[in-house]
Amino acid sequence: MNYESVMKLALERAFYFPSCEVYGDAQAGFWEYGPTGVSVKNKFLELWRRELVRRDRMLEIDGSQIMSKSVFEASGHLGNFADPIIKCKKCGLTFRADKLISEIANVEIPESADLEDFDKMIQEKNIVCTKCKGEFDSAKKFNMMFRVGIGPEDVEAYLRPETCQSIFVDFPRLFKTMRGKLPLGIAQVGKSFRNEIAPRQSLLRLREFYQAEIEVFCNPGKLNDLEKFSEIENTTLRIQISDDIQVMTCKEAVEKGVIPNKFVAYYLGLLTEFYEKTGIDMEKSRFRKLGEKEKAFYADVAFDFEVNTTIGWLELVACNYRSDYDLSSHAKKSKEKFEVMDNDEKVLPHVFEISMGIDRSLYTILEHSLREDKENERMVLSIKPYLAPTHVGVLSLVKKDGLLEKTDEIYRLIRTKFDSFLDHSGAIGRRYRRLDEIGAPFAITVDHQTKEDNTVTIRRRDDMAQNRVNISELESILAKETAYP
RNA sequence: GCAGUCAUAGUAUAGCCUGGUUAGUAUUCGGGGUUUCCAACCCUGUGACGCGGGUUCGAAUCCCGCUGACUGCACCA
Repeated sequence: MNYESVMKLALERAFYFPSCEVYGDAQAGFWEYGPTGVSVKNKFLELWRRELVRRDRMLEIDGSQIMSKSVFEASGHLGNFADPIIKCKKCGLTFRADKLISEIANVEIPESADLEDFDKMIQEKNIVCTKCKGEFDSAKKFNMMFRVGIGPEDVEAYLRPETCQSIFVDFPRLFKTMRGKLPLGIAQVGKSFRNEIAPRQSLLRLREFYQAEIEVFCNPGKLNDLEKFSEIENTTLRIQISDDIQVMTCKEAVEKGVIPNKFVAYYLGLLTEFYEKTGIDMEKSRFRKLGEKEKAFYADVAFDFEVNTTIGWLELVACNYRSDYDLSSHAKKSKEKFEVMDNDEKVLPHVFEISMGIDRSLYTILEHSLREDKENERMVLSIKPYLAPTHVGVLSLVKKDGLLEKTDEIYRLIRTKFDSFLDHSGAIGRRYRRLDEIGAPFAITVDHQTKEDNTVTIRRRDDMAQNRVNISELESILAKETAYP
């Protein structure tokens, strides 16, 4: 299905919609999840916890969204994350100062230079606006981080631009108190904030967005010494290095040198197994190895997990080998010790990061799951039952003859165990269609026969087939059918 | 941030050019009836001109500003 149809579904069925929409000054890049969206998000995260966090015995934390200035001085975000910009006094057009100077005067000034250096060069070389020949105002820093002022003194702090910094700064305590052993994964789900210049396409480029990040701390000397590699060595990966996508197992990828070591391959394998279970069409996915220029400023080796959608390839996960960039920066700035013991060896761990964009993942799941069933004139969200916002609809065929009461009784029986939706009103076909659209995999219908033999029909969303079961079997059937894989 | 296009019920749209009755239609949604296993039908009801200003006797309609959406460019640690 395409972006337009997903958007329509999202608005009509409250998966997600614009934030503050009743006010005229609502800003771009902020979206809310409605009840259906929240339900899918929660289930997606539960799957993530099962397939990554618990499977690999990672530790999950929940850190602050507002973090002190020092954190971002150490992380490099205050330097690298800010672009020097100049604005034309006459027409208001804004330029990247370093890029414009390099283009016009052919002088390279590093983007982290003092602002005066840019002003000086612009005066010296007499650089004017390329559009209207107007003069430039003095250079300013545009930082992608949202600054906040703490307390009456307005102390400088920032909304985190990525969740992982709390993982790094919490690492020493967690390693000690949780009896840590390398390799150790620490995970976190939460919001991050980036003041994007041009937010766009609803959930795909947000100013406030969810990340599920995992940082795996490891001994850099033991990247091929990983017993659990055998668990995923036969999992197939789709890897794009230059132009074409190559399909190979994790084992082959390491042997051929496509992936530098077993450690990285292991986590790409886990990630593949996870996404397969979300129902995303993996034939449309790839791990793209990033070139030198594309990589983040902290990354040694980087693979992006991307999925093809109707609006192009979307980056869902960034996998970066960050080496000891973060821990050594925080150690230096904070003067705390970040080295740990790995058996008899004292090491400053290296970090491999799996940084997942949740909002984009949810969009992709919706796009890949939504289909139009022309034969039966319906839109069906064929989402995996364990991710469905509603597991089961509970319907009365008719309201009279005591069927309504009987239906309510069944609803009460299962409502705390499954996400259930009770519906008595209108034609039965319409109620089935409504459930199809929000992806409810099952519908239970109470009819006249129910009163005679205590059986109901269960209708399946995908093929519309129905079979009759006893009410006493309902719970075990639904539990089995909606269970996580 | 730049350029172009656009903004009317939950959703999709008509009306705007050429200002003037109660803003039309489809669908959705609520209540009632009838039928009952796949969007049937009948009755009934709720629901909209993005925000702010200007022109005018009068603005959904014309003008200006803002905000947002879409597309392209730039950006995307």
